Amino acid sequence: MKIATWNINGVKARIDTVLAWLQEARPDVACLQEIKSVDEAFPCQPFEDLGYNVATHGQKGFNGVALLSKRPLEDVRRGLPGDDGDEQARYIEACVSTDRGAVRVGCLYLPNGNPLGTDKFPYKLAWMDRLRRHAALRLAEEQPFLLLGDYNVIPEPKDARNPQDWLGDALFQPESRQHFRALVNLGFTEAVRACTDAADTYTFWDYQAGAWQKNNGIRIDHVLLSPQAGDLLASCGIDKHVRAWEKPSDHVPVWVELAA
DNA sequence: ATGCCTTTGTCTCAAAGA
Repeated sequence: MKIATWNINGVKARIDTVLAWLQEARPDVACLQEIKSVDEAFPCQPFEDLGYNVATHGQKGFNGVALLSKRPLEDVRRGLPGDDGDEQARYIEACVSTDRGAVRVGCLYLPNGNPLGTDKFPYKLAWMDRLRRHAALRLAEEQPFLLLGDYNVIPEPKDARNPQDWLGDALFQPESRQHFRALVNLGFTEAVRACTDAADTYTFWDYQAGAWQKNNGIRIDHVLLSPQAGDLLASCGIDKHVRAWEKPSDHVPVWVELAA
């Protein structure tokens, strides 16, 4: 089965682009971030017309995540555990049954954390602590589990075309990178790096200053696989060409193919 | 560089994004 993640930067503005990509890529499960829509306003029908079941966890104006699945979404859970006072819609998780067993999928939109020096950066790090604690519980279940989405973390210098440009940015702070490593080190396989160690492997190009034309990209959308999911990994890819489409998101889809 | 674009809602400006 093919499982993908994509920060679409607004479902209202991106609906035609997302539908075109779904018809081309045909993922079995798609994790969407930054839907920027409340649940009641999310356009479920066009996705259902393509054969997808839809579950959303949105809020007004910003953030918001969604799961699309050709097979039924079971045990849908909205919100990241660990802080009942957190109002930001950044996590949704569900189970999908396959002929070869169940796969659990966690779709996340990790806080950006900029600008440094505001409460946004400690919120990012606290959110990452919560994510790590939740992931540890899931790993203890010893089932195929994928944690994928927009992590807003550049893991290594090679994951940026111009790493020096990001030294003062929350995405590339040592604390952000350390928190990401701590999550992976619980026992996940980072899928893209399991498939390629190539530089110039990016998932985001800013709208500004001709970043796409200069290939001034960064790799911040990641797919983490539990050991049981990692054993099923067949291939992975980044749909870079989508960035050149009309009305693109600033992110592109990342996907894995599992033997499940 | 308080810049560069793009989206959304408060809507012709501000806020957020990365």
